[in-house]
Amino acid sequence: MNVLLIDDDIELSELLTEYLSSHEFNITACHRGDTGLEQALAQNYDVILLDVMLPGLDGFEVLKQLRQSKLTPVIMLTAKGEDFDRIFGLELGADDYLAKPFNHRELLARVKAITRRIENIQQMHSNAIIEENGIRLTPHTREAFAAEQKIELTGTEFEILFLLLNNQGEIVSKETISEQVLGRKLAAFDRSIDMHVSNIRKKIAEHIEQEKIKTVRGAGYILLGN
Amino acid sequence: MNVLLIDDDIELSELLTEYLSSHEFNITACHRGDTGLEQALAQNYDVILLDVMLPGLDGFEVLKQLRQSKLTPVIMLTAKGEDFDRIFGLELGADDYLAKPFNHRELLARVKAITRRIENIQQMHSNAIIEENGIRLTPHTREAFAAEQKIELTGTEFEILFLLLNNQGEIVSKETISEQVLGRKLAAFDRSIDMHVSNIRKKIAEHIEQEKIKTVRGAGYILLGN
DNA sequence: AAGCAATGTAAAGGTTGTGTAAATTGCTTT
DNA sequence: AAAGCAATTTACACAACCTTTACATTGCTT
Repeated sequence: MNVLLIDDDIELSELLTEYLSSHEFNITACHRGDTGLEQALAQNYDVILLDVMLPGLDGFEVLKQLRQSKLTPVIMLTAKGEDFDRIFGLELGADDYLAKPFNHRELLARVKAITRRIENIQQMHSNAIIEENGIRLTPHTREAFAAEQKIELTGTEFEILFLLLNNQGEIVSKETISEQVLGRKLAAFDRSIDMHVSNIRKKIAEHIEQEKIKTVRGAGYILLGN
Repeated sequence: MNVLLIDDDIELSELLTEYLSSHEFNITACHRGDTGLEQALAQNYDVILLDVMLPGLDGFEVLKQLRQSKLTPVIMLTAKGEDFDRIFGLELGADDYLAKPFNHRELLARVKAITRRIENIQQMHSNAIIEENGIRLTPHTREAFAAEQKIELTGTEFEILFLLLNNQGEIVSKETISEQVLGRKLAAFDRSIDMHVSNIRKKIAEHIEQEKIKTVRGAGYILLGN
């Protein structure tokens, strides 16, 4: 996975490069906004880490110009949790933000969340057929079958079932589902995942008696094997 | 396990360093609030021991700033058990506090409690299978088996049994269970652990004749081997 | 043997998480 | 603009769970 880091703090850049490199990421570092943008446009990076305060071009400007031609995921590194920065960045199309000073592990977690999402999406566009105990999904045509009977799922429903199927026999937390499928953090009192699961269950139940998606209270959902 | 000690009393620091070092901890000592905070941010410590009265930055300020980016567990060392200090520190996100002058062993116990908690959480998220004499637990699916028969445990019951299993053959006190599983100190007349154990026993007994969890009066519970 | 503290456990109480119908929002299509 | 559909929020019921209460029992001490 290739990561582009655009930050004028050279010391921090070195630390991050070392840290992320030791976790199977390839890092390229730029220390100016203008050269960073150039680099971002020239290569296809998997994730871009973008500081807000930058010489040359500021981070928001870099993001704006980048978004005119590329959808590369961007994590904004904002100085001192100013909410204004956060909102502004997200509206411009940032995928996540992180307030300085931040925890290295926290950054790694965010980067991983995004790369996992990318892998998921890539798999969605492959033409593999995923099948487990009566449920079959064909990602490239977005068709779903329960016990050989076709069921009509909406996009989100399909992706959630896909995620559960890919982690069959493992508990998948609502936090994970929200981040991977809906692309946002799970907020308190957000019930939309519950609704989607409820709807998926209803559709599966039309053809299969036995409950396939089990809820693990306080932990998440799990697609049962067998 | 790496411990950062921030305390301006140099003599005390030396004593503690020596004492904790002899118990498999790596100690780094700082004698000022500002340098301590720097150190805390630069490295990932497992536990931080933080005095309140400090030159440079006071302990509360250090904690506050640390919490903006890191969740490293902190034990506050307050001079003269002032209750105000205690509450204030805990609200800022301290994990525990200890009033000076304190007993070395008491400190060691607190530090160990916290490091054990960290290890426990890490293990809970691994997909190791824990098995001892007829009891099997798989943390990632949260499934429990007694004599190959599945038993349905609630989240708390699972965690308690997990803790006992990980300390098989050793007495685990109710204080420990309360702190590790329920995340709070055991209060007087709190019977909820007794209830949980009672319920676990009932569920195990459905499949295994012999009693697995023995109570050691006045000391705690112990999971019997063989 | 009496007395006391610790423990076992059924039942009640209170809290939190989940299921789901229905209303609302937001977006796309016509 | 209207219609249509998916996603989300709202609202309420319900279930699961944790804790407390109350009383019974056990085991230790005197």
